[in-house]
Amino acid sequence: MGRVPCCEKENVKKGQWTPEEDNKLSSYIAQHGTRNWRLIPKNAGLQRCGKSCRLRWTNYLRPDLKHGQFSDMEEQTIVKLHSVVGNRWSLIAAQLPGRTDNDVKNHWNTKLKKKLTDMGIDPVTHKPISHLLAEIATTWAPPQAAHLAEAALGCFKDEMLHLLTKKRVDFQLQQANNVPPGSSTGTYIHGEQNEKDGTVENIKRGLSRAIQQPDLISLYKPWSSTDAAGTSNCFPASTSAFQYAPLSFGNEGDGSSWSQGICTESTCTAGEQQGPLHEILEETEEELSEGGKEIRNGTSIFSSDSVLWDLPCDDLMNPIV
DNA sequence: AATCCGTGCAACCGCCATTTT
DNA sequence: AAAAATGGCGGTTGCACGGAT
Repeated sequence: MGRVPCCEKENVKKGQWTPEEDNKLSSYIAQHGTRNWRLIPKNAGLQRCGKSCRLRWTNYLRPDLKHGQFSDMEEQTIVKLHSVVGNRWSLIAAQLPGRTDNDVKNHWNTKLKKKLTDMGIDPVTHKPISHLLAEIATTWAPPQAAHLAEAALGCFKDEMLHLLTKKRVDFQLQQANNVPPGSSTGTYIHGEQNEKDGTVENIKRGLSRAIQQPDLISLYKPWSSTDAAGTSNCFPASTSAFQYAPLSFGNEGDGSSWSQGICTESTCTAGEQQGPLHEILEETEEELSEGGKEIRNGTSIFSSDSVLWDLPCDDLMNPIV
């Protein structure tokens, strides 16, 4: 047989915690510690589930927590680590003293994701959205590419339209605009369209055109060069195509250091170029290996068995869903 | 003044690995 | 060894609040 239940489900209170409950929990933990969450609510006189008490304590009541705004430095750290470890919030939070995984997760979902998207960077892959579209064009055969592109455009439509209407994209493929809609691919239906729809159509036409002209495509895949060893690098150290990277997408008027190099250094550079990401991760490696912290599958990503920095760039990026 | 809408955040839910009986 | 609870984690929800209409 197993153990006794953690709490009586019927008598458990849910919802917002009152100051009195907070006081009871805090004072009990101050005296007895957090050894057994099952007993804490009972002994502290709380009609709460032990799990609820644990969450309240770890996410809000703990005295070492910061409750203020996230600093630029903290935001940069989150973005950089997220580009490597993805949504492992506890791992990221462990590098931000006083912040909880819930804090980091909320901040990411409410602020940072939007911030990156506004900069033209896909918050999942940390690649420029424009690169993703080109990647679709180079990776998939035209029918699938067209569908994927449409899906991608669906995901980022609002942001794309915002960017495209605010700042003209220097598509060489805009030449394709001279081609009457639908005539080159026969795929897209046209008709009465407002300005936004026209923009989308232009993107679609450009993409279809790119698919049909492999020479052009290579221009739009600057992040995946392959070195002599066959290792795929995100960006060559210098390339004319690099200007296609989101330098032109940066937040206008946003002079904060945050907006600089989010993609160009941190998330799109690896291999030969060791940018700030590697510095911060080297520090992280030490801390994590000292603390013996492990990720969920039980394997420390920073352990000597798995040398993160030796991974090719594509392995550093979160895979495209 | 009332309503709507977007944002931020606390809390809950469900899953999984580990621990305990 | 098996069953069940615990603890930890990420995803999601719901509410409070403030600004816009």
